[in-house]
Amino acid sequence: MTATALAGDARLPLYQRLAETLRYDLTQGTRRPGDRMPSENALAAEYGLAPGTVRQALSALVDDGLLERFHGRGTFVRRPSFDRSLFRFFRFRDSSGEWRIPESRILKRTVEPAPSHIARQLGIKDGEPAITMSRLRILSDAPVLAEEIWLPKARFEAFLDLSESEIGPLLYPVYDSRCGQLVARAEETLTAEAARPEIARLLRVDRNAPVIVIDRLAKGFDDTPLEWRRSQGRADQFHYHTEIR
Amino acid sequence: MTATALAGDARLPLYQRLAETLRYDLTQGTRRPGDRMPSENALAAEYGLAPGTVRQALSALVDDGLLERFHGRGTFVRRPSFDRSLFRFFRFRDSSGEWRIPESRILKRTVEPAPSHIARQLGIKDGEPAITMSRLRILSDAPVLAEEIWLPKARFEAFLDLSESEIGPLLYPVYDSRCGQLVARAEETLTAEAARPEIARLLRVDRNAPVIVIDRLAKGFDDTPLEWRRSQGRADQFHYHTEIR
DNA sequence: CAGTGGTCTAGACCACGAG
DNA sequence: TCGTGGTCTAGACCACTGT
Repeated sequence: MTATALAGDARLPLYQRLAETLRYDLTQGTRRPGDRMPSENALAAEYGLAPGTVRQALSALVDDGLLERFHGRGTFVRRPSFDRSLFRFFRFRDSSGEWRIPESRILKRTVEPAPSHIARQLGIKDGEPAITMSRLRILSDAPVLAEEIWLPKARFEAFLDLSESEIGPLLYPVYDSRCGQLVARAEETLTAEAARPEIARLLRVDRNAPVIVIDRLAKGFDDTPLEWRRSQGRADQFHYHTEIR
Repeated sequence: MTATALAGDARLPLYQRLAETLRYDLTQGTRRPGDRMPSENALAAEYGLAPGTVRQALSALVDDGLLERFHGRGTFVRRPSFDRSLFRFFRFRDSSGEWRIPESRILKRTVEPAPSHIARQLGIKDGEPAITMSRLRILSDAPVLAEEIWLPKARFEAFLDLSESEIGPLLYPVYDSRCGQLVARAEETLTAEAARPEIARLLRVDRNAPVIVIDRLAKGFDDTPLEWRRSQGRADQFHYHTEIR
């Protein structure tokens, strides 16, 4: 109907161009997690497209995990949740069998020049100051994970002012509320190795016992690397399951 | 237009009922991998539906991995491929860096009563006869995987008659051509443990070195369990990578 | 070229959620 | 009851593939 003010290559399908336009709003802060999107009809009118075309664009973003649809309520910007993290394959339950978030004991929190392999991951210069932290995650008095965490100091200055009691077991809400850094997604890498002496002591396993090592790089909506962490847990507590075809 | 002869609950959407009808054809042998499906228009005419509705049904099956669409050519029954297997995260390349299928050396091939944990997986009775096989997978003279395989004897009688030279590194084509058993999908479970003495010897690693253990249960189109296997490889060769949000 | 799937339209009607 | 997304129709036209 009206002239469509859609970004992107005019040779691409309209639904793709609309999807890209909306995706841009999501990766910039224009629309935030939890926001409701305009209705399909409203978007159709705004961009001069048929409702079906708008629907196709929204479906693409839903498939991509950026939006969430609720029949009768609307379409919403999805809050990232890390339900798909590899950690869900650790058999870390309560003694009663319930899933619980392990408590956290901070063993160390300092500022250090970033070693080169960390700096590369965080997209900062070799040796630039970084906040590093060691934590032990504990469930029913049993140590379950040993974590080493690195943050670029420039973005997380405020994190240093927090007292330990202000830092709960979940860090991402703290990054958001205290440092204005919102984690949108992450990449995880899994391997296994023989427990080094310090890790063995922390996890209370034999030296050289097999441990699962999960490295995670967390990123913001604009793809900026925000946090790198390495977590290690007992291999005998870990069973990853998947279906293939 | 015409009376639709669609299976399923009449309260469900038409596209779902069509999808279920077609899925049934696929899980039974009516349509086999590689077959071309009737065109969208042909299906629409056959079932008295609008083309868009048929398209929606096919899309569901494509998303499900049962069909494959090719623009201008048609829609085809997908051949299962195990590209998504966890084994792709082993750094098993040739010395030149190319991906190659490891050779296979069969160490043992016998018939034994199925131990209960295997029988449970294969859906046969505890102690029922099963074919079991040990293989060592080798790449450029280096052992990379140790495998233990179990098959229900009733379905795989013909497998016993084969000479070792007739069994290549890839078993599933042999199961199909020689035993009429077509693998459609599989479930894999991954964990890590310390190498037991025999595995350490086969893989030429230290005793108690960490090894990745992948258990796979392969199933037919009708969901019958066909093969159980446990594969073990060096943990230092394994790096699983995934993205989450 | 004919036949396939891919995009897009402009509606209708239904099912669900919230006020 | 109203507004939302979900299903469905009956086309038109485009883009790709094979002959």
